[in-house]
Amino acid sequence: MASKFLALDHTKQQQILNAAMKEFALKGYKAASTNQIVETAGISKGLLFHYFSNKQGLYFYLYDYCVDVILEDFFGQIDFDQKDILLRFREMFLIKLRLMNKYPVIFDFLIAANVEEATEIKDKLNSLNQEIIRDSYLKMFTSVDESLFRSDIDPSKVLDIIIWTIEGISNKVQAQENHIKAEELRNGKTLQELDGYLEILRKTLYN
Amino acid sequence: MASKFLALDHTKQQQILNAAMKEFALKGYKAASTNQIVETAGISKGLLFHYFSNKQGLYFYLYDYCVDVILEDFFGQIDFDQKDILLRFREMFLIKLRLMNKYPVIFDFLIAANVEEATEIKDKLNSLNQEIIRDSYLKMFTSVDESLFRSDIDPSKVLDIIIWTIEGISNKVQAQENHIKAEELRNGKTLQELDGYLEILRKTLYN
DNA sequence: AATATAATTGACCACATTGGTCAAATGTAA
DNA sequence: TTACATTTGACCAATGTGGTCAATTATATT
Repeated sequence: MASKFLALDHTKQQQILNAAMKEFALKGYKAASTNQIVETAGISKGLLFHYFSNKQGLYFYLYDYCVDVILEDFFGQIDFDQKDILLRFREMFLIKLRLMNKYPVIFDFLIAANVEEATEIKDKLNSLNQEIIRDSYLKMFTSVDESLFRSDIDPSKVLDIIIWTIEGISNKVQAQENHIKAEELRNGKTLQELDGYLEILRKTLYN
Repeated sequence: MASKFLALDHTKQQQILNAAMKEFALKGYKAASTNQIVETAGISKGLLFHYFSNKQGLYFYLYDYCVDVILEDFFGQIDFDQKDILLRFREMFLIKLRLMNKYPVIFDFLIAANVEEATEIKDKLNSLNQEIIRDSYLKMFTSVDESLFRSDIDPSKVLDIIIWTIEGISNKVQAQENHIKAEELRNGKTLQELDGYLEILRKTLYN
């Protein structure tokens, strides 16, 4: 379907993908305008529909593309030999921040896709999404050493509390500054803050 | 501005408000159709614009209305003499579930408003929202007894972890079942699950 | 009953925008 | 010169928009 598109040279592909991602992220599926996309991308209307069958085809192509890029980069960096989930999470937290820096547009698009309401695509999108979430969570938790946890509490609940705390920190950090610069991250407050919480979790939930 | 509207009898007011809330929640501000609203509400187009200056006026009237209803009901039920934040949170969690049951449409509308992207209203909406969030959080935490916490960890971080865990439980519960029936709540698994997590938090974060 | 006032209607408008098409122009390679 | 692929953008029918306003209906006042 998009074989013609793949034959295009890389930068032009990126122009088109970026323009489309931005537009969809900004306005949502329904209100996103293909006219605006071609204008931003610097191509003609006809060309867009030469590459993609229609608006929906374009959207799902984008979705697959974004998921692929992010997941591959993300899981490619994770060290699954790290059995201590707090340390692994620390790593994943940093990787995520770096990825948000590397692919801001993709993240904007995926976030918007997650709250997409357009009837024409909602169902397909949701089922795709649930599958991805489920698979990803499973991957992230493979071979975690639960024997490190306190023995007097339910390990699955411990995991949940850790997850939610990390998510909370993520949101807090994102709210503070829209896009953390790579440098700030390297030697920054963010890391100290994260470690403050992790220390508490370790002190209270580990044995 | 909406003084004429307030003179209307209560049920008709509710018809209109409900119709509008549903439409905005479903389609977002931009794509929401005033035609659809009047049709659902069972009134004529002219009448809607007799009561509200324009689409935007209607939207912000709705927003204020929803916030008022929820916050008043919510904070009206909270016992601020309860200084133990875990117990107070337990109470608030249950109140929230009950409110979601009582005002499903309002919740849908407010959730949608929270991710609203329409350029015409986004800024005003965000600033309104931030203010409300800030004030509400402040209220929820008034006169909490932090001396109950373990003395070897930062109390503000303890609070954060508790908040995020409760939020996590909320989301988990909502994902499980779209709308928990009041009965299920009264004697249900939900409560047991909540208490399971609270017990852990108490065991690990309190002294 | 007659009048005045308020509530309510819905046909109508100008307009913006949409996703998608297609004949033609342009570029490329043999 | 031919053949093929890439790219254009004017064009379209369709849909739907927020909002208006003269007219109708209901209600209250005299």
